[in-house]
Amino acid sequence: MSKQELVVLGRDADGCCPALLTAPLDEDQATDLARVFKALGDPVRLRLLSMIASRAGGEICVCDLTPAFDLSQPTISHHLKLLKQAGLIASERRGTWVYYRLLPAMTDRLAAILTRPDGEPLPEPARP
Amino acid sequence: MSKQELVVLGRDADGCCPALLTAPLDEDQATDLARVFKALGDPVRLRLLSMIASRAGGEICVCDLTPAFDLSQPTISHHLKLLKQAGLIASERRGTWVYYRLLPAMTDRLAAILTRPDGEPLPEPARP
DNA sequence: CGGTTGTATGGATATCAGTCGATACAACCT
DNA sequence: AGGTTGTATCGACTGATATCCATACAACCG
Repeated sequence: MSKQELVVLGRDADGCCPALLTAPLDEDQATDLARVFKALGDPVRLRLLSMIASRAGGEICVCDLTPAFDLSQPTISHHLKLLKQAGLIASERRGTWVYYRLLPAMTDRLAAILTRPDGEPLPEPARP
Repeated sequence: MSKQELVVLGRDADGCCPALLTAPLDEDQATDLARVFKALGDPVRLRLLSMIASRAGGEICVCDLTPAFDLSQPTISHHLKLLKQAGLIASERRGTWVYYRLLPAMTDRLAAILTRPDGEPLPEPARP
């Protein structure tokens, strides 16, 4: 184990963000990024994230998440842990309850990574 | 099995795109989206996608991809197939060689899904 | 036509990931 | 303190996934 909880997708040598669509990703960047996308690669976690992010007030109690699924409470807890380890959400205990909230920095980063540079000369499909 | 190759992430009832961050995703949307994110959830596939997308001219020969990894040719072929099934890339055979290119529609869609609506009242992190 | 090279598919295997029940931990409430 | 409720962790099972080798398929070249 011994994973840090929040994978801050490292800025690269030049101090900028990994560039997925414009330059080949190096192995380390790919490994970090894959961890986050993997966390998004499950329908339950996507729905959890969606419920958390769309919640007015910015946070939601686990007690409101768990009954929304046909899954056991430990399973939901496990998925929340993975989202948290991916740096997508954070949690805070208040009394008996635990509240989760979105960490927009990570989704912003992903959105940026998936956005092509404006007016890039991307695929003119080139039918010969 | 019997999956169509290109998962066109369905526009929902109101004719708009799934909204991850602003409204709870329904199960079907979550399943489709998860398929795509899962394809991105592997370092090798991320690097492949990155190499394909960043290639000047918009396409790249498999013969240029395979030697860039310390993996067998069938393994690379397998990963390319998954990216293709996710709707992220397309391929075209020209003579002996097969060329892959990015399908920007899918990455655009993902970027949109991960982008929060402008000026949304999202989490003021609230450090207590 | 047969040989050569590039790419995909099939089968086998080892590892990983999702799920559950049981249980531990945390905070409240008598 | 003891009971109750909410959440997390543990261990086990099972199905999915990454990888390889062997082989099939495709297109070129003699």
